[in-house]
Amino acid sequence: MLSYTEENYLKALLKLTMDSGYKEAGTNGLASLLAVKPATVNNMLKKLKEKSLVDYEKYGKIALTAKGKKMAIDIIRKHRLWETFLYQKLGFSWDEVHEVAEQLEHIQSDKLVDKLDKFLGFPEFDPHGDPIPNKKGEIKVRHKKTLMDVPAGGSCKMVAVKDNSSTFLQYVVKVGLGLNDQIKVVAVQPYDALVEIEVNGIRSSVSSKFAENIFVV
Amino acid sequence: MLSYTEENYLKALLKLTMDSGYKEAGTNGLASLLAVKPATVNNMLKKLKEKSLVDYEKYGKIALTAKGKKMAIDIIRKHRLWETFLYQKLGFSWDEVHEVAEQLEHIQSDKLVDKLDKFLGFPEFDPHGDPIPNKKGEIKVRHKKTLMDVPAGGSCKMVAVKDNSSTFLQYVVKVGLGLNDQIKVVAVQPYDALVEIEVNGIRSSVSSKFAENIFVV
DNA sequence: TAATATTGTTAGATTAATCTAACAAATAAA
DNA sequence: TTTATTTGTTAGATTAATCTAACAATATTA
Repeated sequence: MLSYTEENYLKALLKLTMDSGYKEAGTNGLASLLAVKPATVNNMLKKLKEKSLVDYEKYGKIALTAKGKKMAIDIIRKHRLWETFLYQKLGFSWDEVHEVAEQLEHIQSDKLVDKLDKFLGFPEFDPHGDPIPNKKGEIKVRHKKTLMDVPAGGSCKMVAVKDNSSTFLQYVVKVGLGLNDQIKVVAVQPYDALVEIEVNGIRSSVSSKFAENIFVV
Repeated sequence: MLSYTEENYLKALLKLTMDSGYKEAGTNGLASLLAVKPATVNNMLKKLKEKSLVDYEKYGKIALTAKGKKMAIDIIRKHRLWETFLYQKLGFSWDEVHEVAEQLEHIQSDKLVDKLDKFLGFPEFDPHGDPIPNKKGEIKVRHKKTLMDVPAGGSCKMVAVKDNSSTFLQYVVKVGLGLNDQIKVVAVQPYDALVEIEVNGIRSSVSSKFAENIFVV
């Protein structure tokens, strides 16, 4: 059985390799993501290698093994199921679920995960629009396109967010945006890449940094 | 914020002082309850004393401070709410809930506890018949009487169990007993204290050890 | 390519929670 | 009241996860 800490390393590694636009996982990137020092990561990597959860040679690339990846996906699955539970059943808000799910994802009980999944009606996406891996570890890959990729005059639908921090999510709400909202891109300023959008008849301007964190179709 | 381990010490201390028939908490008793060595307990006790969670002098009695007790009760509250959730909402069986709740009780989020409480309809008792402390830490004290205290010919209702181990609970189910069942005490063997009971028309004999772990009114 | 900057690694220290082994105090038994 | 037993304590070691500081390898840039 893995420790809470080991699980977090696997999850971070998955995030860095699979997920977002990050190219490759390095000790530094991993360290900053986990808020520890590179030396600590190095140390842990050796342990995870011992357990055949990561492939890794000195000064080489770091990657999850099949076994490590399956375990990481399992944690993501739990995280997203719990987020869905908190949001749908307990009435937590969008920006509050992540933090609590960070704790709940480490609860060890296969039966619990299965029963929770069933209780929630086998949801496919979490409250942030991210896909929930199924029991076998299969993930529906989606949304590669962000609001940044929509040309002026274009229209799109928001399906997920990239950044799950409560700071960002609260900002999203403030702008009047929510999951599955229709967005019209009115204009894009060539000078500073400010994106002018219209949602539910309301216009606002958002930065390119903001636009990059909104997934659309 | 307390560590997972520290929380378990507080909980064990509460169990030993309040709960069951144990007289007083000692390093040995605490050690066997927590499955660690007395030396370890001693060590931890010093730390908890530093944090003003326990009162304790060398070779003297060990007791929770008001602060420590409040925290321990809070953990019990979470434990029993989660047990209720697992049983009522997810369909876990009687004997499965304890183990998972042991993990869930350590999740830190006041909001979560409140919302869970509300979601469950502010339950007063958990699936084993134990009272769920309210937010202020107040506990409905009940059931001091066990099946052992009912004289031959008498009748009673089972309201809780003392032993929460799955071994015992599975045995209870096998005997045909459940919470709120009416029990008739047919006879008590003077020789070996075997108790002959009748539940829902079915007769069985149980040991005094068994009978002592069934709370009745 | 040589100099500089970035990234990764090692060695050694620290803290929390645990252990074993030796010892001390309190309690029970003879 | 001695002796024996149980219970509690201390000292020193161990393991996991972390740190800092020094160093080594790789990558960037001039």
